[in-house]
Amino acid sequence: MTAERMGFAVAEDEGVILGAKLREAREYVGLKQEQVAQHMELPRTAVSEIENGRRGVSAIELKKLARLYQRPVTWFTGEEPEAAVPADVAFLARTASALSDNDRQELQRFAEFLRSRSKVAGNGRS
Amino acid sequence: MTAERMGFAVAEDEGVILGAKLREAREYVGLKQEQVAQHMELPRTAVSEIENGRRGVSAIELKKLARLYQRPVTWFTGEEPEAAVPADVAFLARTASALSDNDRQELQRFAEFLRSRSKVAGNGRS
DNA sequence: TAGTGCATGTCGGAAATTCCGACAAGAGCT
DNA sequence: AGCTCTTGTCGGAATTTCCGACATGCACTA
Repeated sequence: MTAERMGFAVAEDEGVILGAKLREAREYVGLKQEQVAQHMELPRTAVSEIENGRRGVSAIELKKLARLYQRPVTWFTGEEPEAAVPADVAFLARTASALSDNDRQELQRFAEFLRSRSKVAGNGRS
Repeated sequence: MTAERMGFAVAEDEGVILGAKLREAREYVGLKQEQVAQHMELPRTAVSEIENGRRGVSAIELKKLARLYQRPVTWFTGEEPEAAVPADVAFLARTASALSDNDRQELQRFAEFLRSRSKVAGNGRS
């Protein structure tokens, strides 16, 4: 869960929030960590660590937990209606999806050209 | 991604299916693995491995990818309306969620009572 | 056809995460 | 106090992920 990779804390460790929601949902349906662990075929300590944000949750695990807790997956992820995606990528994505395959390739190349131009020389990883 | 832990193959590696959906969504918006990798702050090879089901996807990563690809998270998870959970757990969960807090506590205690009664002395697990 | 560029797949060892039993803390009950 | 149950935490083994280097495949073009 490195938690160091996210430069300056995305908001508050997302994992902690997710874990808290998972705990809330579990307690609401009145299940014990041990029962959940058994259902998920995980060690109980993993459930504890997940709920405290010390262990990540895979997408598949979340799906399974959502069913067990009888909540839509989005209750845990917080379905964001639209994007707060870095402008360049959002633009490229939206625009590209509306074009033909050829035009998309074209635009794609051009966007890359612009991007490489505006960045410092360096190498990978802007 | 052990894939061995799931005794007899859940249906077909769920990760493969999820990876395929992620690839489809990515290609639809016309992004390259490299761009996704950059946006996600991941090595590009990770994106490749994810789409081929050789690497898992964390819940948080999925949420982020869903935004990037402009799809609801459930498009990838396939929101299942209800569960096929072990009878005892399903019953407890469904029943409990329909009751008031007090009644739920009550039921919980009673369920535990029944369980402890039907178990062999020790403290085992059903 | 050979050659070039680009997107994606794969390998291998280092780094990070997860597993899982053992032990501990805290609450509730007798 | 003592007992039981639930959850938290520690530590080393097992597994997964990272990430560069290299391989493959396709499209284009001379």
